[in-house]
Amino acid sequence: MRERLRRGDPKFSVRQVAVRVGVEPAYLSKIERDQVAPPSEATIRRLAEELSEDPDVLLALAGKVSSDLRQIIVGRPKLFADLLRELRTLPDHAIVRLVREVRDGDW
Amino acid sequence: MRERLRRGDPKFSVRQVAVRVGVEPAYLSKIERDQVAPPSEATIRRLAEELSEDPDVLLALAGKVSSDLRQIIVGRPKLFADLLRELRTLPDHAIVRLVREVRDGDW
DNA sequence: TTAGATGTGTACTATGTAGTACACATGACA
DNA sequence: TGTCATGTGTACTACATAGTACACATCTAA
Repeated sequence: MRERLRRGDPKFSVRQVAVRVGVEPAYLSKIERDQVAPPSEATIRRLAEELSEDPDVLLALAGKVSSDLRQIIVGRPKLFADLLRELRTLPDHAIVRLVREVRDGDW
Repeated sequence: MRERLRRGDPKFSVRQVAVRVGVEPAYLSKIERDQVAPPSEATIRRLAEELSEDPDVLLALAGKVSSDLRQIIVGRPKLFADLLRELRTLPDHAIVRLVREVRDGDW
């Protein structure tokens, strides 16, 4: 992602992004090449901001789930566990439709 | 939870449960009194099994989310992030209804 | 009244997480 | 052609996680 931005703007070198995100350039370099474990949620969020990417997507690339989502589930574990396992096999469009209907207040 | 079972059956002493679950009795004692951080997901699952409790509920008491649920979200982060944030404020019965309708194939 | 089981305090440890610090070869470019 | 920025290798570190090991006072049932 960074390299794609880089082609249009030298502000997106490993070094400069690292400085803006607040980590060592060598560390960011290793993250990009999967030479280290994924960074913390906080660092991933700053990186997402810097690269204009969706934080939930970047967190997912690291195998993590946003802490606010975790809190939602932990608050009503049975309900959300059932729901997620039920939705696991549904196609994307069905879930999108579900979100839309809930948002439109048909519930 | 263990103490409730204990009243009806001495097999549920700290020591005996600890042995069956595969941890040190002193450690289980500290877990019960929140003197240590919550145990690992694997240990929580063995504990839930032993106490006949819902693993998702025990995990939630530890502030954790089952790894299979994490994988479901990580697989389609945008979709499930949107959905969960949308459902966050809905009452229990609405979510239960949703699960039922999805299960009954109305989708 | 004593032998065994019980709950818990203290001390320790191995592994994982989340990085920093510095050095170095390479490449661009003025 | 020398200077400066770039990407990356190596070495190190602080703190968290997930426990173990043993000792001890207490309680209890025969």
